[in-house]
Amino acid sequence: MKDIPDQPNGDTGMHRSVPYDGVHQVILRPGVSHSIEFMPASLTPNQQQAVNHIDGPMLVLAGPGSGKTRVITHRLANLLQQGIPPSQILAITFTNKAAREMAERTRQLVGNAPIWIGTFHRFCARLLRERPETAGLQSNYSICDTGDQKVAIREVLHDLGIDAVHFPPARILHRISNAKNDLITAEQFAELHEEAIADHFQAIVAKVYPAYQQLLLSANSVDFDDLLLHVARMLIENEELRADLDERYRYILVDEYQDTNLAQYKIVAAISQLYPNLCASGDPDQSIYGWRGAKIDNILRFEADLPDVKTVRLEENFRSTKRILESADRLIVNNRLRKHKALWTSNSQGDPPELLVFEDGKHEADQIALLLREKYDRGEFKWSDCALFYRVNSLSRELEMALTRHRVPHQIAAGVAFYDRREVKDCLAYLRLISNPLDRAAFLRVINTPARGIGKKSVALLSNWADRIGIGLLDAAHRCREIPDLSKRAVTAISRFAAMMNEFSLASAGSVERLLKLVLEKTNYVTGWEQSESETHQQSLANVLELISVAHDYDEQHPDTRSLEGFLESTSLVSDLDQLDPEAGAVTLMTLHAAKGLEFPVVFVVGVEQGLIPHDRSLQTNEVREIEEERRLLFVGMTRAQRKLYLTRVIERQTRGRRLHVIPSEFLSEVGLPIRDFTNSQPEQQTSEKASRMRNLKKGNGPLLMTGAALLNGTTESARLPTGFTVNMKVRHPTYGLGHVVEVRGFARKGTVDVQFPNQDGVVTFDIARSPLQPVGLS
DNA sequence: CAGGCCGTGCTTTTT
DNA sequence: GCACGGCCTG
Repeated sequence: MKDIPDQPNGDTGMHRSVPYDGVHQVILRPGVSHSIEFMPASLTPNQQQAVNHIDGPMLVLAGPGSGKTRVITHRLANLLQQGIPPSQILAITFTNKAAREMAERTRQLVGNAPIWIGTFHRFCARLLRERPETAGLQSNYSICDTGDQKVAIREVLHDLGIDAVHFPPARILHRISNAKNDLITAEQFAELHEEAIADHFQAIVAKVYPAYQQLLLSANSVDFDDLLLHVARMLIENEELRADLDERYRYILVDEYQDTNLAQYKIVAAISQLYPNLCASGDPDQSIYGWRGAKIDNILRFEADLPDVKTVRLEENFRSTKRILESADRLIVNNRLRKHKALWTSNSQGDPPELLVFEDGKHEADQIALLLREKYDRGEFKWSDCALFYRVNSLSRELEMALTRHRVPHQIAAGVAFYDRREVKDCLAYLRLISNPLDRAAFLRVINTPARGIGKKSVALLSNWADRIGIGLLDAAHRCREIPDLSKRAVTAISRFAAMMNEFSLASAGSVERLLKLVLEKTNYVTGWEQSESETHQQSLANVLELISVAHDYDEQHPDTRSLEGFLESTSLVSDLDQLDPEAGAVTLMTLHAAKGLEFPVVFVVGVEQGLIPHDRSLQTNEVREIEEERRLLFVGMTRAQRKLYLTRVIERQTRGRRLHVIPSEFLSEVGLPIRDFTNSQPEQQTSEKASRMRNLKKGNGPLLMTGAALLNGTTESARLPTGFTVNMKVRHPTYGLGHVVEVRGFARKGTVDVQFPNQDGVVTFDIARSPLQPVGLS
């Protein structure tokens, strides 16, 4: 068992995720436990009941902040202590992050044990590697990302003579995804909807889905949903395999059970028949993935599904103040399709949550940043205590810019993720093609990247020919001399490419890192970037170097079992969330969906407006179920807060270039919060001050040099960087004498410094603006 | 044939 | 306000 070395993160500002292969052997940042300061040392009677339960099905209905993870990990520890072999335990989560946390916290309790803890997708990917032939695959199959999926759909549309403008690939994919999650195969779908007269779009999908599936299969590839679909089908159709796994995993735990879809439900059901020791934990009130096929019914009917279910309710909240919890409860009780839950806490009353109202998105972002800056300068919290949530990613941009202006350190889950970067995808495509020569998407990506004179036309000729003969694209490239109409130049270029690909193999390179370096070298992929002054080239280069280091990490963690497939799997099944570091010393920005499972002392839910929460899309369907999911989403956001909760909305919001008058979210009246108005009701003086502040920003006095204090004062003169003091700087004070700076907080006139004097106990804190402190010596 | 430029169209949430 | 697709040019 090996530990991942603690990686310095973020030096380059690049995103980065450490590959994680789901086995309980990974230790990331030991000692990081999410603030459990409210949590008593011992378990409550209810928690203890859940922990002690061993055999038979159990449902743990866990409200927000009720110590669910703690219960689960203690239970895992208990199972081991009762002598159950770790190999018989299977723990499934939805996110890598949850898996990692569960693994880490279990490890803290019982040390390393080879329990398999991982996501549904990873579990299925692994099973599929073991038994690929049952799904018509080879074990070196590739996992397509959404980009590859769209390319594949486009190709299918082209082949079928369907216009991609009227039938957007994204929408088609969404339908296909829904079908797969409902375990409807391409053949079944075609049969069901071929003649869908009422729904023309559905009829098109009925043509596209089978062709798309055929294309994937011929490329020895799967998409995300296939991982589940293939496994579910093989468990249903192959009794021997089912019985085998049923025998193997006798104690199964599924976290966030309210988010399981039909495929996941069937998978779990299939392997928990002989030994129905299935523990499902979750919270129906936090079911927020209905749009992607999750069936809240799965958890609601759990008790009816299995015999003699023991149900444990965890309703005591250890996370939030009374006022926060009450506000969230006032919201969620409006859901009618719901099991009643009585949330309570013995935490303190706390401050009332507030609704902040701003003029527009720009003011909203600016004021939030300012507010954070002020509170931080007053020492009210650490940056990492604070999180901003929003319904749609597009709201993050304005916030991010404002935070940058006010020098508030922040990290974002989303935006352009590391594995979505073009250069990273290119590199991975080379590795994919090496691993799986049939990989169509990878071939098309790299055949002319970097440019080697193989144009669209040549590629089209090659791909048509390959399809006609029935071979993969790389095979066709090897035999390109046989392709009619292909120009001499193209034949030369393609042959060279094919020959080059032949030279790459993990076996001869020895490690993934060396293989990747070899590819970069032979393809001249980064040539020119090193010398380039251009910012984008430098970024691209940094990303490629980062990927090399990811490969290096993978090699180190898998000295004996390393495989290209393993590496590629670990890179394709990660998400942006995985890169977030709770201890980064930065404000965290993310979507409400991404916020589930986390907690922060200070939370802002931004843009609580009709059309955002609830989102337009659910408003248009006008279905109770949809609106209730939106309500749960806000509920999730609100219940992340420990001490301070702010909801915000604006008067006018700019979307897609259009300024639109905003209607407050219908949920706001349900929550009923005190309002703090940042619009015109402000004193005249402040309004004009605000205007002058904006002018200063516009003058281009280098907003980057503006400090929170400078903005507050409406001046730029104090923007002269932070405080003039730095840590370790030698200083002199008239009374205390010589000392050195231990810490600097805040900026300019708002700043304070802590100074240590040799002849003084502890440190002395000074207001920079007022103290006679003088720097000494060189600086 | 490739690369750059310009115009259009689109934007929920994620493994 | 962005990304992508299509068009035009070198």
